[in-house]
Amino acid sequence: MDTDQIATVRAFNRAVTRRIGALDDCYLDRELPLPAARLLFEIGPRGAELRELRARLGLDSGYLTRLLRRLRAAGLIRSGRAARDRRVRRAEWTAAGRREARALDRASDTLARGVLEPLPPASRARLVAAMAEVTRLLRAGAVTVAVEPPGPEAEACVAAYFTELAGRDARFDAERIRKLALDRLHPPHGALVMARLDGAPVGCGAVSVTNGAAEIKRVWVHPDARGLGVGRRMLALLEASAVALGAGVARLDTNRTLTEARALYLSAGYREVPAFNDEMFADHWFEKALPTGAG
Amino acid sequence: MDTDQIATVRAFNRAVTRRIGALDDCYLDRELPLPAARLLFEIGPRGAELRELRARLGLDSGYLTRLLRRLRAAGLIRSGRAARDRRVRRAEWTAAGRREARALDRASDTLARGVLEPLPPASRARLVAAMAEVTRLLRAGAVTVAVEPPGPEAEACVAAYFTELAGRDARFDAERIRKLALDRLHPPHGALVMARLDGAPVGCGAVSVTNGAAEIKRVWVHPDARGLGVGRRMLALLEASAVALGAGVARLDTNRTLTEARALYLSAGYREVPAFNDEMFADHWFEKALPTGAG
DNA sequence: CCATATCTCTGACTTTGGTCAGATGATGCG
DNA sequence: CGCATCATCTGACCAAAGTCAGAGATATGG
Repeated sequence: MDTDQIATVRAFNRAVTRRIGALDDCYLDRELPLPAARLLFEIGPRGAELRELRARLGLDSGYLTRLLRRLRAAGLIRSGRAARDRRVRRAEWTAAGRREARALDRASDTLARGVLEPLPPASRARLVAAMAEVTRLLRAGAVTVAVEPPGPEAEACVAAYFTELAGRDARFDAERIRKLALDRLHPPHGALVMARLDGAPVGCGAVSVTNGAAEIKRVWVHPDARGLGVGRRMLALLEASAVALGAGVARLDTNRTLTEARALYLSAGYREVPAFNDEMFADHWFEKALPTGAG
Repeated sequence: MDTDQIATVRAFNRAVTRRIGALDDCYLDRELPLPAARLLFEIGPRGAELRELRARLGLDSGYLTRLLRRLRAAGLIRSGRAARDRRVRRAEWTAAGRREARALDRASDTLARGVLEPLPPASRARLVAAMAEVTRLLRAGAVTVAVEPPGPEAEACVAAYFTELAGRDARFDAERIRKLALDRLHPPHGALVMARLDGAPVGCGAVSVTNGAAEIKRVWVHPDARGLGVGRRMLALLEASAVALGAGVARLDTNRTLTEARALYLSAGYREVPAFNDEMFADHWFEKALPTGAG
């Protein structure tokens, strides 16, 4: 990483805080102070539980209570206890709260428009495209990849994977695929890897080791997070986990419609081999020797 | 401007304040509070007058004094009266102040590096390129174009123009070009237009009207601000000024090496005509009928 | 030299944003 | 039931950031 790149990032930071920083200050023009406005926004049209708000915004619990009291006094929200656990409270917009949130939303739109307005249409399109790219790549940098115990979020990822496969390959039927037993996703038999962005899952992958051979399955990346190296990072972690579990070789199969995945496997050092299983919707089989745990 | 574009700008804003906003918070880790750190930075290696600092940072004069007192107490700056006017004070870094500023600088670099670090090199290059584009276009949107009385900054622009011409066309010699008399840049004979970004000049252009014919000259845009429509905006304002001064036709000549300028003139409705003057380094002559002042 | 304007400094004050320790009330486990 | 735990609430407290009115020093025009 050279100093030019660093300088570009810093120039970017300066330019953005100068021109776009005002987008946040728009809240200042209204009667709500900024953290209260952000909170109102975060509550959203469907309401939210306080513990979640606290986590998302990183607020002190006392501070949060105070902010909410203010919003309640202004008639913008009402709060009550959550149905499932009467210790936790939920906050919800009132009609006035909905109006206020919409007004803040419009103010934000106006300021965003002000950024584009002075530019001729061609530059405007270029700016929007560049902003989208920056947004995407900044998010990519914030994706974390880690081994996790299986849970409902992992199941949701796998379900999304199957839905996508069904959309690409008309033969596919999630009911007829070999199930992965839950205990194969825990040590010493295997591991589950999740990719997350700000806590929300954006990818998954599983590895299961049998007699020194690791089988990698269910590797999927959310469409919004593709092309950012998330798949490669998950694959690397799956292989490392396999090594840690004593595997000397990694195998995987894939559907012919998943061309991006095939390219990833090839570039990660896998070579195509004859079918090593009878997975119903597999069209290609790959294998790669893993480094030994000691090396 | 469609809603997709607005949404992209807003998503960008959110992503950036989340990931890059931390760049400013880096000051929080140090012992200096944020405004004091910014102030220290703004004083710069050559020192600065308080009135200028106040204007640049938009600070209350009392507040500024307090911040400076703090910096002085910490041994980071010293201050004295300005030579030219003993009412105004100057602030300057001490050796310790220089060290502190460098440390802040390094902290900023580290955080900028942290933005790029998690990305693979290809994505990193894409991010840097997109950031540069965003920076450039945001700046473009902040460029102002206005008629101004001539001054030293306009002269500096013209000098830069001549330097550039000399670099492109070996024949060129600034000494042998027709001079523009100063009174031709004021009403009722003409006008000077300047383009500025945050107060600093990034372009100039002059128009001088004789017997109902406007001659447009010295149209130049700083290399960093090209391709952003600044030239077009200046040209439009020059034509409007010409109309206001009673011109019915605009004429201009240009050097053959300035191909971008020629494209601009053609797309702005000018057509090439035979030479109407004997300007030594002109190769092309253009003309355009101007709308009447009444219409 | 006077009146007026300009620039800086000072002290009093306010708002904002935030932390912390402990009280209160609901839940779940044995 | 008794107790530990959890989520929230409350009040006390704090620093940072900023505003304001006015005092004091210096310049400038007449």
